[in-house]
This record gives sequence, structure tokens and C-alpha cells, in this order.
Amino acid sequence: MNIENAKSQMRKGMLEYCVLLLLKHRPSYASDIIQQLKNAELLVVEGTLYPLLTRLKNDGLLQYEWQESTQGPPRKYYALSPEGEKFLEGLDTAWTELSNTINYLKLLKIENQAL
Amino acid sequence: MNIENAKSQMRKGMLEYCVLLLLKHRPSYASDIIQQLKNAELLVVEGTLYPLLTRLKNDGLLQYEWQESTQGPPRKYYALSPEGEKFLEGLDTAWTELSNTINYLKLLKIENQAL
DNA sequence: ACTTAGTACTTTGTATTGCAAGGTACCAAG
DNA sequence: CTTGGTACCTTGCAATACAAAGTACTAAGT
Repeated sequence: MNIENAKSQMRKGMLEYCVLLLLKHRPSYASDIIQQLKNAELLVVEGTLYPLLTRLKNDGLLQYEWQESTQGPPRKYYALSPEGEKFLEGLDTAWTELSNTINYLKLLKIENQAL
Repeated sequence: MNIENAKSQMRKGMLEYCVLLLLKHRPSYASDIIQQLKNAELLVVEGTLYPLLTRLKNDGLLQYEWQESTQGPPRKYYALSPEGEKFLEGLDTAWTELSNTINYLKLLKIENQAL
């Protein structure tokens, strides 16, 4: 068990949320999403993202349309569907709750250190 | 895909961190940990926690000792090992980074809504 | 002594999913 | 027509959360 593995585990559940947040910001295609997440210091690779996008689309949370590119093959631009927007609101709540929980547990830890 | 499943996914990577935070606060046995996590509104079941504790112990992050109970069978009290303490510091950093990333992405979303 | 209830620890099987690696396809430039 | 760049997709593996079932110890009631 190394810290990298642990960080990877932490990313796991958040990826879906992060991708939806990005797509709420603006519709993007897969390679672009990877680049944006890298800018936010969240490493994701193709083999992770493509199945995720497909899953979200199959669940009706995303929709996409092909767009020509001036440079290279056409791109699949993903955007949130109305259901996706609702779902994202649910995730916002879940994130807030989880965040509060962790901060509460961190307070316990600090309290212990003070003893 | 429902919101419960998504929340479960979010919990996934955080569980390990939460358990270590709790044990930093005070050594506990499994059923007690489950109860404490429930109090913090983080649902975990036995089938999840026991393998996790065993894994953390095998990785040298936890140690345990048996203690008699006045009521029922003896209990396995887990506590952080020195390596566990170091590891927890690493997770603290990872949590802070991830938290910052999500908040950054949330800001993007809000900016978009303002347009 | 035997049974029952309560508490605690453990294991097994399944489904999900992140990821590495490899593959396919389109386009433009030489 | 080959090469390089970009983009999308699939396959196989490993990690792990969870449900469900099992084992074991203690105490109380009969």
C-alpha cells in the first residue's frame, strides 16, 4: 500500500463528479476533458474516461454531438442533459455532506493531538 | 445509476481515510468504528470494514490487541502504528489537494451559471 | 447442562470500475 | 502512399465495496 494508490482510491468516487462539473462549465470532448483535469491536477487516462462517458451517456445524464475539427478527426462533444443537471445537484449535496463528515473527523483528530 | 450509488462511490476512496482519522482519535474495535461512522452519517457495513482493517494491518499501518469485554466476546482494538501515522499525514495532504480541486471545479460551474 | 439472545469477528461470491495496453479511424503534410 | 498527429474505443486485470452466510464467545433463563 503506497500513498499513490490511496490517492487513486480517493479520486475514484470523485471522478464522475468532476467530469460532470467540467461539462456543466462547458461542453467538451474526451481529450479536452483529460487536459482540463490535468490542469486541475487530477490525472485521468483514456481507459478511465471513455468508459465513464459512455456509462453516463447510457444513464441519460449526458448527450453528445459530433463536431468537425479543423485539425484531425471529428470530436464527440459531451454536454449535460436535463437529467444530468439534476443529478449534478444531487452530487453537490453528497459532496458537501462528505466534506463536512471528513472535516468533523479531522477535528476529532486535532482534539486528540491537543491532549 | 441512482444518487445512492454515486454517494457510495464517493465514500469508497474516503473510507480508508475516515477509518484512520477515527483511530487516530482513539483506538477502537470494528463494531465501535461502524457505530462512530454511522454517527458521522457515513454508512459502512461489516463486510466492508473487516477486510479493510485486515488490509491496513497487513500493510503495517494498524496494530491491534485483544481486550476482554464485560459483555460478550473479546474485542480487537485497532490503533495506528507509527507508519500509520505517517500514512495518515500523506492522506491529509491528498484530501486537501482533492478538496481544492473540487472547489476549483465548482467555481467554474458557478461562473458558467452567471453567464 | 442446554438453549437462546446478544455481541463480535470472519469469509465467500458478486458487481463495479480505474487503469494499462493495444487497436481503429480520420486527416494533413511530405 | 507513408508518416505523424489527433481522437475514439475495447480488452483484460486488479482492487474493493457490499450482501449474505458462517463461526465463536458470553451471559441469562429454564
